[in-house]
Amino acid sequence: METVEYLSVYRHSLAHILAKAVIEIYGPETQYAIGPQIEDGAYYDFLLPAGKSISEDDFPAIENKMREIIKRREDWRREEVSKAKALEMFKDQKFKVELIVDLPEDEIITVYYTGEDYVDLCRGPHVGNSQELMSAAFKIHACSMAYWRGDEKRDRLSRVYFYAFPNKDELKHHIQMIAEARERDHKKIGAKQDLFMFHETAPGMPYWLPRGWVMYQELMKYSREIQRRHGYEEISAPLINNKKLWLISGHWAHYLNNMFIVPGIEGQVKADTNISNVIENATNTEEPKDVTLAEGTIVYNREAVDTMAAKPMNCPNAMTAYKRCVHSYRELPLRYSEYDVLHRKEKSGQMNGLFRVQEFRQDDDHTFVMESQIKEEIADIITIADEIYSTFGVTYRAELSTRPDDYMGDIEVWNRAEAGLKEILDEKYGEGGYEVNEGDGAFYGPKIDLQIKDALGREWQCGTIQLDFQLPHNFGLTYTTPEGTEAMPVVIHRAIYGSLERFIGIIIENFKGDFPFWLSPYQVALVPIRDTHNEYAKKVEQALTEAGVRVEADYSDKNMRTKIKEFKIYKDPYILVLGDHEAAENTVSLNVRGSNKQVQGIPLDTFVEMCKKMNRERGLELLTSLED
RNA sequence: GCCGAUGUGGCUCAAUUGGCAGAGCAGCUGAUUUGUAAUCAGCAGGUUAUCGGUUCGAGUCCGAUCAUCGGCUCCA
Repeated sequence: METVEYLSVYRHSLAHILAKAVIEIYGPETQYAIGPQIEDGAYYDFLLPAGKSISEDDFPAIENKMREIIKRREDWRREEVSKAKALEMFKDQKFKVELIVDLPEDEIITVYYTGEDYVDLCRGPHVGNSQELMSAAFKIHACSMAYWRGDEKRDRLSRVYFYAFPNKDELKHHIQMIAEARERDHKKIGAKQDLFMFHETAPGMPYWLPRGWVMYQELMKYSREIQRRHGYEEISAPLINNKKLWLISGHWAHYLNNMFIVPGIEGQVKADTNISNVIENATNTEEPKDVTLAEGTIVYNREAVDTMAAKPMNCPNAMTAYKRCVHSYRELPLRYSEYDVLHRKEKSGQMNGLFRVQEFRQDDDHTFVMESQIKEEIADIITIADEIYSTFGVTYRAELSTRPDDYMGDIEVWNRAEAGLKEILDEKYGEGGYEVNEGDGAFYGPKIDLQIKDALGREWQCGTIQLDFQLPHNFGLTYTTPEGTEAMPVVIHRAIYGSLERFIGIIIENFKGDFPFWLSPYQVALVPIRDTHNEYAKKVEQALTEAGVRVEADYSDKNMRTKIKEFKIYKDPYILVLGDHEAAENTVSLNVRGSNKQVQGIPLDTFVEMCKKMNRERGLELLTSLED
């Protein structure tokens, strides 16, 4: 505990040193904002003087300046000041002024001097003298842009990140860990194991290659099995719909910038035409310009009645399917699951391998329930989530987002729904075992998000459970109550994997490409030692294939060492070496992934049973005998 | 979209201050018939992401575009 606090004190102090260094290098006009510590160090946000920027090449100079400042062995002086005094002290620092203004009138404000020429608004605590930082190991490792207070309409700041540890060894160790995590990058493993690829003609839209597509389908198969047990029915709906649908759902008004539009053809230009005040992209920042349309140019109009749009979400079509006929309360909950392809246009710079794509599938579902059924239904969904996540050995964090200011619908319904959700979450994770983001819900209903970490510790939203009071209203959905009156169902949107793409990215990193047997693209690889063993290998291949095992074999005249090496790259769980002994005794010898020892002489029948067992149970471990 | 960075055969990487684009692996052909992570030889493969500029000369310098990566914001 003590070391943690110590670490926190000097990471925080180093952030001040960083700010002082940046100001000395970039000039006193530099505006310094905030510099909190983070998991492996700290960062500080700056608004640099006009025309100046920080790039990687500048890191050494800043680090050197920091060391130089530390060597001055300056005293750190804490001072308590009034709000008025603080405002006067920081009158040239607009971010500090804003922070001070937001503080309560009677708050005791503390400032810290580092030497007499640098002072920062800060609660502390800090070191007493810079000398205490001499043994600290730190390294500036990144610089990026950040918005002041996370608001994209406000100032764009330069954020400088550094790692900081008590000594060189720990810093070195940390840098090594980061390097190792980068080796787990799903983009690297995906290329190495031939799972998926991208092409510049379709940014953010994965090509699934044979090996990766097997995994994709296994995930869907697993999801379908579970959902069938829980009373889900699967539908499939159009990928593009006329804009009429998106007008009803509200997407045309609220989501258009994220949609791929398939416009109707308005007509052709009859002669060269000049048009002024044209905005080509739907960004608010772009200046209108003059354009010349050549004769024959085909003109599209996104407002035309025949304009279509690729679906970014499945919900509107699920509503449409529900609406086709009248429904009785006896049918509810009615669960329509769907795995259709979705398209969402992202701002450039947003894409990231499989984690953030423009084309993907969700293990999506829309469940129509009576209000009284919400709690039980959500509990069932969380049960499914637990079952699925535990199969992959991943842990997750739950987050509840509640009613925002611009909510729609009946506040009583909101309150009851939120109370119900909290009750379930308390039961499931214990009080405080989940995070609550007050006011962060969608305008149409509260939601629960399930977050999973990647190799670098970044969290990604995978599972999501959202209540929706709005879409049923927009689409005029009803069911007939026991009393014979009409009532409106509540819709629960939910996904457990989230997107199949993102989830596969996550598990590639979590498994480092060593997938459990049931999920492996090829589960068994066959290496006949000489061509005289090909015949026996084919018999083994047939036995395994008939048992539903995915087998690949190398019948070429390469030597066995080469064959083994090539299968090792693909991380096949078992490589079977087949030679005279095996053929004579009707056995197989296993080269088990992740283990150097060979398992010799397993009867072929036994091995087939082992494979069937692993496929049936979807276990995480590779068996080396039937007794395991 | 914004800040910073990257882009050389399928892959991993070379190419002095601007001076003839190279290698290993993979591929193909042939030889080798091998008991647990690289058998030997030969052949082929690039308009250096794209477009434009500076220059006698550009992979290298400048500009734009595209794609990708680390962040911010947003999200599955």
